[in-house]
Amino acid sequence: MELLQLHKALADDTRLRCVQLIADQGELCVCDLTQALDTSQPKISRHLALLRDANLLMDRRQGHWVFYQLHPDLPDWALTIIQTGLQDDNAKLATDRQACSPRSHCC
Amino acid sequence: MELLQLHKALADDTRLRCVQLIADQGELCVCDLTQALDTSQPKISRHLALLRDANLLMDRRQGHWVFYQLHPDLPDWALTIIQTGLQDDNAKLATDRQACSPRSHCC
DNA sequence: TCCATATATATGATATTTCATATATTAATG
DNA sequence: CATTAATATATGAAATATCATATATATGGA
Repeated sequence: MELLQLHKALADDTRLRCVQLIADQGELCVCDLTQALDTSQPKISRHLALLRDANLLMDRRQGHWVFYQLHPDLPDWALTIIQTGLQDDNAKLATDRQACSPRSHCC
Repeated sequence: MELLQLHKALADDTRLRCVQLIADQGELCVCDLTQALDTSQPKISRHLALLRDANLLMDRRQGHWVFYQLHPDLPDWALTIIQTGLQDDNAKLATDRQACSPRSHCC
């Protein structure tokens, strides 16, 4: 994971909100994010795949569902940047968080 | 300045290196950066304008030259993200810094 | 007028979105 | 037990939007 790669990964509204929600909640499945962002499933899935390929997220299949979390091997500076980002944008994050009731609606 | 905007601004190799050099050196003029990155002047200028329009950089004209520095009104979280980024990529940054002898070659 | 920097335009490259379809898992049915 | 259906997620391909670059030209201060 390189710095430029991290900024590119987070330079998209859908991806930034997914990563922020996941950093905030620990772990979420695709359907959680689809509902939280009110976005089509293929769109979410594509962006998550991109984040996984960039080694920013790690996925884990459990039955029907695939859960995503921050990649455990993220370097410290990357974690710091993600966490620092949570300090801004807290209004939007709060909205997304409210629309996201993990595992209550589908899983 | 919003978080998404910051990531977009830094999601380009030329812009990231400019911002890192400026954060490192305090203030640099266009010709410093043109030489340090070995890149055409219009290309540098266009990216600096973009960073200025995003309120990430502030410019100051002094005679022939235009100097750029981090915008003094940057929120703390933005400064933290930029500074944290200096922790990665230090090899490349060191190379750029060496190629950059502020004010010695043109100004 | 000269020099450093900025901007406009055209063009090529990349990223994103959408739709349709594929895969994988589970449960239900014959 | 095999088959089918239902659900969650992923992927391929095409259309569209966005971004970066190069070249040429313009601006603004000494």
